[in-house]
Amino acid sequence: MIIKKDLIVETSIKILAQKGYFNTTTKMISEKASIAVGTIYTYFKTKESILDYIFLKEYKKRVEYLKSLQKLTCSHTEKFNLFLDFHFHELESDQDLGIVLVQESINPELQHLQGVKNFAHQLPVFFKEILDDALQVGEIRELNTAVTARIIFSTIRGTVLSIKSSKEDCDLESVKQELKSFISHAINKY
Amino acid sequence: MIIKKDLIVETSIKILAQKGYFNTTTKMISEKASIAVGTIYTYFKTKESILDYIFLKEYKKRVEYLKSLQKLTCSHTEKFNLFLDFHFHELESDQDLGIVLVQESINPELQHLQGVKNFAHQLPVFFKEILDDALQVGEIRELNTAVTARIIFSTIRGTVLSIKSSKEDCDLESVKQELKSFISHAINKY
Amino acid sequence: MIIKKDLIVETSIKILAQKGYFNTTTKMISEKASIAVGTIYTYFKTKESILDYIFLKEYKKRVEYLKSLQKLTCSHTEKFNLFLDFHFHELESDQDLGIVLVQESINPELQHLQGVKNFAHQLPVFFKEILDDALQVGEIRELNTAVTARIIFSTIRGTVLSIKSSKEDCDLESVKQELKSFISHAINKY
Amino acid sequence: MIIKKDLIVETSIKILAQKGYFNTTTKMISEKASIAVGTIYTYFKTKESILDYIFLKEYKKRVEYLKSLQKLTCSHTEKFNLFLDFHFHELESDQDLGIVLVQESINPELQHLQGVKNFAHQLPVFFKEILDDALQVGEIRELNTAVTARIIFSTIRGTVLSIKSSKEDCDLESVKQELKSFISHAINKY
DNA sequence: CATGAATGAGCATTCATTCAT
DNA sequence: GATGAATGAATGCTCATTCAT
Repeated sequence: MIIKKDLIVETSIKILAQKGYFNTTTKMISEKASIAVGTIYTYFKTKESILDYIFLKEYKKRVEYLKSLQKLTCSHTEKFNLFLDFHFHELESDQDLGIVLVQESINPELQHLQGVKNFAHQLPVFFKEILDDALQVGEIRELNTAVTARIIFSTIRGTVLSIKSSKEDCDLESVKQELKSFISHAINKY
Repeated sequence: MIIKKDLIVETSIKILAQKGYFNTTTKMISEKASIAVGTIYTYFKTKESILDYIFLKEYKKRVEYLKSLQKLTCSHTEKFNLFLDFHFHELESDQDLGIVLVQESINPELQHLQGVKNFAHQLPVFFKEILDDALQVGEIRELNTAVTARIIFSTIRGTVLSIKSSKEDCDLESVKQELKSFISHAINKY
Repeated sequence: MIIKKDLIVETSIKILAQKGYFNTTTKMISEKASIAVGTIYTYFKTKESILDYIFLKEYKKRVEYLKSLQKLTCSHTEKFNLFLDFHFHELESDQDLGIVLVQESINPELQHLQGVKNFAHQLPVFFKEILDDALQVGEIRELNTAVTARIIFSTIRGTVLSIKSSKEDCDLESVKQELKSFISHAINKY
Repeated sequence: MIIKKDLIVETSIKILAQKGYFNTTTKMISEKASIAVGTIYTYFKTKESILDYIFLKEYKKRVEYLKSLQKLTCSHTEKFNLFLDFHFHELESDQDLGIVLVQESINPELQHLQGVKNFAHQLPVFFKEILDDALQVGEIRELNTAVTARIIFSTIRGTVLSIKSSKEDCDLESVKQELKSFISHAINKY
């Protein structure tokens, strides 16, 4: 069954979100997925490659969405709002996944993974490109698009984490509205 | 010598910034510090407690500064700018420390440490309090102060990391200016 | 197809010669043979039994040849030369096989295999019998035939290996001549 | 204690002789030596390096002895006899060691170890040099010294193994005499 | 106080073998 | 017969912590 690879990935995400990469063992994954340890290695070369696969998959999803956004003719603010909606929707459908993406993209010893590299360094480049377009048309205030893109990416990343760690206030919708408002105020012209 | 404890802490910070907590071994620390592994355990009960000590120390520093800010009678914008200056100054004097604080405060398996808890959850509460004051006086736009405080904290946290990971654009000063501008636009009234 | 069993054996020999028994996996064999791992187990009960089969087959070949030699009425020197010719001919037609026979017959954890036992312990007994005949007729000098038989067998075995490991000097023919000369000098009367 | 490294080596030799390298586990060594697995790694970087150490040590011993032989002014026959005496004396004092040296020097997946390389390929070069000297003075018959050196080395190597595997006939002294006689007949002039 | 050898539970990974298809 | 996914015991190696010196 091709389903087994997905089972491993989904189980891994659950544990990774709770324990972090270096505290997640292959034994934990196999036990939670009710498979043998060896089975993991039928689908993945190493433990690292599970993470790489997760990042690569999510990166592609976002790239495609961002690219589809670029084709739209709406304003940059709208684009950002759309992306935030997309991003938060992903989170809502799989909160653990969001945590893993944020948590492990920061891990210094995982920076060599292609998926992590793409997710952490390539996505902000796409952000920058939207900002560049917006700036040229005068939709946003004068700002360093490269730095601001990274700031926005970091803001989203950090906010995801803060949602996770705060036990109360987990009203995702309000956090999302607040974040969207925060970012649009930050980049818009007065 | 009391100096030895500091030697351990400073050496740990250097390695932690590069490797992350779970890839930093006590042997690495002892070797880089040119001491015996056992000596670490003269000053710290466990490896975790080194990190706890680091977070606790930095938490206190920030709490004191934030408290001193509260006593000031300047505007909230001014207060944030002052705090950002303080924060970035800390970064400039010890970049590795900043990375450690950001990196490890995210680690799920380190959330039980008192220092980490304080740093990651208590600091945003102080942010919130400044925002509450500002909101009451009408200095900032209507916003959910609790959520916004966490967003700001996350933004700073994430930006510190993005500085680290970007090889180019490491012009700290411009990033700082951009971030300050970003935040003040985000919370100010139009 | 009966051919499939041979395919497995021949592929195994190639890999065994390069990697040695304990570094050869059934997966390597199946991949190189372009069959499924399971297919190996259709023809062989265990991985070990492949090796046993190889040794048994080669043992039988040599036994038959040695027996045919015993029926000849030529001198012992001639018999040995004939055997060396036979042995080296086998080597030339399948160098890898020769390496496997020598390499694995030495492995302590494979001594329980019937094929290995025969090859490593029974063949020298046949050597001894030729020597006994030769000694009785006075064709060779006074010597302990049992020990000498094992020495000769070891010499051939060792030389095969030294051919393999030496990159230069791989002139099989000259090594063969040198070895034949070496042995005949060693056992002949002055 | 420096003695502990020796304990590990000697225990390893005992097990290696019985099981062969790839069937010897670090657990076996630690248990037989009554130490923890970790202790092995205090003295050796890897399991392989234990073997490398053994070979390197024995190589050096033999090189020194062979070099001391070169300084002697006795005949080549005498030199070989002396070396055989030396070699067999080593065997008598530690039979397992002899088995390990012979067994593992043949293993294809251990050929990258410096100690193994030296032992298996450098020692024959020293043999050749003695033969070259002997040939020049006319003490031995015309022969290819390089090939013959390897043959002699292989003969000794193989004979050591045959001693091990034969349960009866383990009269070391007679095997030694037979081997010395065998080799001297093989290389001497008529 | 300082040392660093010793510990052993725990880890990622391998691989001969099985068996449902 | 042929397949190859699934298995899980076993492996080499790591590392936080202890403690005799």
